[in-house]
Amino acid sequence: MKDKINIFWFRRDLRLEDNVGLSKALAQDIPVVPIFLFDQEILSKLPNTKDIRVDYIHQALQSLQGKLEELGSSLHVYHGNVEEIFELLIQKFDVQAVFCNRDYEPLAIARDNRVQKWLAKEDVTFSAFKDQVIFEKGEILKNDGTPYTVYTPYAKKWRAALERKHYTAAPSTLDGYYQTKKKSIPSLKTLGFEKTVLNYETPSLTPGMIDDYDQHRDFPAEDRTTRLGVALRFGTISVRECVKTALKNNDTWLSELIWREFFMQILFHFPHVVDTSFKSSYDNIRWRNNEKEFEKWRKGETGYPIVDAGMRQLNETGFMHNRVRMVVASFLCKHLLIDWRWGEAYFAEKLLDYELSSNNGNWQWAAGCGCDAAPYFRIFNPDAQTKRFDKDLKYIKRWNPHYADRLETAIVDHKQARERALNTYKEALNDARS
DNA sequence: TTTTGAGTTGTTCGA
DNA sequence: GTCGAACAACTCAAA
Repeated sequence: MKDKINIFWFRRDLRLEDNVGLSKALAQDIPVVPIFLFDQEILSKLPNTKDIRVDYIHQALQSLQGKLEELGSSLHVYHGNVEEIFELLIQKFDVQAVFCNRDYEPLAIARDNRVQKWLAKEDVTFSAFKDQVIFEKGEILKNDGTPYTVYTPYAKKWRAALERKHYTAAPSTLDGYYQTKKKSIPSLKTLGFEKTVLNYETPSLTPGMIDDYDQHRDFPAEDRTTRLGVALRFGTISVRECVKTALKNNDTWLSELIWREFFMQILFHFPHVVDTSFKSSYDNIRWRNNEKEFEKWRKGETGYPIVDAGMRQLNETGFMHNRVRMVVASFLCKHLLIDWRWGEAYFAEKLLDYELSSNNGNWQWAAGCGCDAAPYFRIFNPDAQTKRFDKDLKYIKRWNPHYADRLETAIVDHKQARERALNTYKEALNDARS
């Protein structure tokens, strides 16, 4: 006789507290088996066997496992093909329903549609809930019912909607879990990966952390951005908790959380942005795409100290300060005239906090081809940015101590590169018009 | 339908 | 050193 159970499928919501889908599952009268699946289809696409994100997830799962063990339950972690794993679960248990939280990326939507259909054949219901955002796809729309493509009016509507909405954290229930002894989690090695430099501490909101966010966030040496991107990416923190704190303590940080949802809904409504410009006229830009220069950019050998420091921080740690991300992105697209997709792909490979919607939206912003993007003539001057935001060269010296040796061999001259970018963009837009 | 105002993060130039 | 305008024109959102 198989045990009658419901499944909660963890994906990018790796926490027991304030988790909408999980709390819905636990509110049923059927014991909940929490699962996590390492989808081989996704893992096999990762370029390196040392991957900080896989390591992060792996460590977050161990933390979850500890908490579930205290509740007399266990996380069930599987590795392989998604449908085959569900088949296995159905053989083992009398599965009634699968609960999870909605994911809005194109590939995740396709996967969930596939799984839902497959489960339906087995008479298993599939219920997905809104958890990772305050407002999703169709909730913030223009008065004519179409999606926003400009941030400011979107943010205005978002804020107005928040005032009307009385939301609370999802209840954290301690019982309702399927009782069993602890199951083991496949090792990184089994998954085909190696341990990385990542030292897992789940980033959290600490008292006072965002009080002066707007005063400090632009100075990379201070390192006073929240670094919560990774926690929001994998759901080790709840966005509702973040918004609550932002409302109370810092409006600028709230607007950053709104940017996150803005780009998520852009990706949902305009999935073509994944590989083409939001504004199609910018697809006419004749990128130079010089491989050697791209390599120098990646390695942090452009001769522009702030750019090189940023790339070195990224390469060594999987993180780059936000202000510097803008500088290196502008430099790649405008100074080197290298396709923004190349830069986007490199960030996607390296960033621990990589989020498709934000990465894509912000790269298109830097290249000038995105929705509500920087005008193309806005070309960051790396030296001016240094004077404004790293006056004492503290950040530069931290990540690029030998910067002075390379000043003579800068990859391009700023003034010339600026002129070249202006002309190239102008041509592309003229071509688009005629 | 038409009109109006506005649009993340900047830089350069000349007064 | 400081300040405002130019950079370019277009599209979006809302009245």
